Amino acid sequence: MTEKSRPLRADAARNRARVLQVAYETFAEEGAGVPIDEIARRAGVGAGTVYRHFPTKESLFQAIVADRLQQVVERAREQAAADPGEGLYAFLFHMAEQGATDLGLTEAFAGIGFDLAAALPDAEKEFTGMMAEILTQAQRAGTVRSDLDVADIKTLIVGLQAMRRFRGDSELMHRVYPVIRAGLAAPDASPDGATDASA
Amino acid sequence: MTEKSRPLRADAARNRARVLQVAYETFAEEGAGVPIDEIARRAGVGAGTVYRHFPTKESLFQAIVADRLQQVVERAREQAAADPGEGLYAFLFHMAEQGATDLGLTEAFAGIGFDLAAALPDAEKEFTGMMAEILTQAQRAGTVRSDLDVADIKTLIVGLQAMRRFRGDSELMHRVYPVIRAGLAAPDASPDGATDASA
DNA sequence: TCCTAAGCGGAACGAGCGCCCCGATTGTAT
DNA sequence: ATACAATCGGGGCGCTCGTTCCGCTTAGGA
Repeated sequence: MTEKSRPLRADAARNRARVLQVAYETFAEEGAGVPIDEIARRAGVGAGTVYRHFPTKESLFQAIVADRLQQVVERAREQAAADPGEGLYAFLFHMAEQGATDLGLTEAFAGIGFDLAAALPDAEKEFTGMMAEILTQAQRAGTVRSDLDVADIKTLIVGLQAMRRFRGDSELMHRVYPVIRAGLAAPDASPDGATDASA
Repeated sequence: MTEKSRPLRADAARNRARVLQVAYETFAEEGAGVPIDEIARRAGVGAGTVYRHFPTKESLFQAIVADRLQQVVERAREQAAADPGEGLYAFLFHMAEQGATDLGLTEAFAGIGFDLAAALPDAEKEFTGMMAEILTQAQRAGTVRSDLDVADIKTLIVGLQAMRRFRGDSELMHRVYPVIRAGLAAPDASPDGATDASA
């Protein structure tokens, strides 16, 4: 984004990269609630150093979320290109697995203490756009029912991540994924009440 | 549980009931993170009064969760008795709707900062037992696929609550419920890979 | 090698919150 | 009505955490 007006001193650049890497790992493990002091300690720097490179804790978190979203978008586009019918499912279950390994991303995506669209509008738009593409492809291929839109898929991702986090053992999620998949592959709601949910 | 060795003074009993009621509403709105001072203010008492009736914030939260679980269990048993085939679905979507109105219960159930089985073992056992009953009934009635157990249903509830919380508008969840329902009603995994999820 | 400014670390500040303490208040038995 | 004990309220303690400050260190050009 912002081109550095002057190159960072070598040690400063090293520290910045180290903080970013450690912060990514720490946010993934502990979520956004982790203290800055903890990140500084793990990175072997003082808290002041973290704050010189990132003005607030929030901005550090944003930098990491933006990077992770970019990775996810690229991966999903590749997989959808290789197999349009399976692309959405691959993406969905990959996002679900993130629930186990990346709490920070999961929180950001679920909007827990973080407004993705407000904080990173560009990243959010690209993410949403990518989802629209692979959803359309899957629907065109006939592998996903056609009465769902991008917002529904986002909702399902939030749910899948919560489930995956709740179930520590990934083995056990293979009992739940087929249920979701069967639901998504089912034909659109028919006139009888069979697929209507009246609580 | 503990019989009062001596009856509470009239004003004390009134305050206790008031705190319990207000705490329930507040935990539902804001979750377990809400400060005790906030509950005390809303109840029109001092923080000291809250702590005389409940030794810790945690114990107050537990009392409320236990009560809510009891209500949910009763409701679910009634609905399952009225219609065994629909009982599980009614329960599932009712729990999902709790995601919108009762953040405290949702957090407790998802295990966010709260170990349900450790804190309220009896309530947890009765809850799990009830779920086993209505799941078995639904499977016997043929409305739910037979390759799922209670742990899978718990997982789905956590996911549904997260989805419902993510989607502020209940209207929109009626686009997602049918998907889950279709997945649960689907036949057991067949030999072909159609319902297998390979990420 | 020397000088200067960029960079560093960690003490310290202020705000938020769980929980405790104690003088003031008030219900209730007599 | 009186006295006593139960109860009340809210200020305060101790701790956590985000952020700032500033004296010390050191990279790197001359």
